[in-house]
Amino acid sequence: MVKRTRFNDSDCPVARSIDAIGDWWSLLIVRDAFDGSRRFGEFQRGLGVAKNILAARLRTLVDGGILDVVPASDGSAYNEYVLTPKGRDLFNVIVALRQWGEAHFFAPDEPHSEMVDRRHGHPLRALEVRSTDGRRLNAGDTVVNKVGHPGRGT
Amino acid sequence: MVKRTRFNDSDCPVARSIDAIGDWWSLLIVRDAFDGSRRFGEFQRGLGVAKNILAARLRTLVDGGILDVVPASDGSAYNEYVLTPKGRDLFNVIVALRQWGEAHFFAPDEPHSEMVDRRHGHPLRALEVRSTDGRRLNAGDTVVNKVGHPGRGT
DNA sequence: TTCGATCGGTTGCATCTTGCTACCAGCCGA
DNA sequence: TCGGCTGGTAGCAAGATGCAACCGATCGAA
Repeated sequence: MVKRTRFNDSDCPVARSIDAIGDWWSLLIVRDAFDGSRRFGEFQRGLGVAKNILAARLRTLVDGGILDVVPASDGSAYNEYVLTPKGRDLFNVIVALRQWGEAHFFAPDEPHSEMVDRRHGHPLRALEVRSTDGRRLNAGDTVVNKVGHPGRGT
Repeated sequence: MVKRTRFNDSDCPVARSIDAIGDWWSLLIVRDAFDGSRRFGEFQRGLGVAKNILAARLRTLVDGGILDVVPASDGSAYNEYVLTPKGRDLFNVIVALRQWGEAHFFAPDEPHSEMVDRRHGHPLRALEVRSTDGRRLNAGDTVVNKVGHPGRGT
C-alpha cells in the first residue's frame, strides 16, 4: 500500500503533521498514552472505540514512529504501546487543544478533566507564542512564507 | 439535527476541541484563514478540496462559532469567511502542529512554508509548557485529574 | 445591454472509510 | 484442563468522501 497523502500542500508542516497523525482517534490515543495508558485494553476502555479501529490506529501510529511496541512491563506475554520521543513531542499539541477546549467549551464552574502541575497540583500557564527575542506574538504579528515566495510578499 | 458527539469522554477538553473542529480539513481551513484566505474560492484553490466538502466544512465552522460570514471587503456582492475570536484562539494549536511537523518531517535543508515574526522575519521560538510559577514542564511533570478523581490518584 | 467568464455553491453517484457484531486464537490463574 | 480475559480479525451495513456535472447570481468588458 503506497502512502497516500491526503492534502495537496505537503510543503506545509501543519499538513504533514495532520497527515502523520492520521485521524482524531489517533490523537486521543496519544492523549491517553500521555495519561498513562499502555495496553490495548486500556485504550479501548478509555476511548470506547471499536477494536478494529483501535488496532488499525495503533498500527499506523507505530508505523509512523509515534508509538513503540514493547514487551509488557508486568511480565505477562502481552505487548504495551509507549510513546516514542517523537510521540512525546506532541505534548504541546495536546496542551494547546486542551487549553482551547477549556476556554471555549466549559461553563466556568463545569467540571472537566484537568491537567495540572504534578508538583503543586496547579493548572498550567496558558501557552504563549513568542518571537526569538521574547516578545509575545499573536496571529497578526506573524506571516507565513510559502516556499518559493520568500520575504514579505508585497 | 441533534449534535452528535463522536467521543465518549466529553468531559475532556481535548475531546471537545476535536469534536468542535470536526475534521482535519476544517483545521486546514483555519490555517489558511490565518494566512489570509477569506473567500470560498481562495480556500478551494489553497486546499484543493472538493467544493461540496468545503461548503459543508465552512458551514460547520460558522455554526461552531469559529468562522463568521461577513460581506466582502472589496465591495462585491459575495461573502467572506473570517475568524472569530474563538477561531483566532486556535493559533496555539496551529503553531504547535507546525512546530511538530517542522521538527519531524523535514530534512534540515528541505524547503517548507515557514511562519515568521512579521517584524524581523525570524522563525518563532518553540512553544513551552510552563507551570503557573514559570517552571518548564514536560509530559512527565504533569498529571491529569479525571472528573470525580481529584488528587494525585495513587 | 449583452455576453462570456467567474464565483459560490448544490446534486447525484461511485467509492472509501467507519463502526458494530461476531468470532477466535493465545494466555493465565486455579 | 477449564473457564475467563486479552488482543485481536472478518464480514457487513451505514455513513462520509470525492468527483463531475450542473446552475443561478455576479462581474467585467465591449
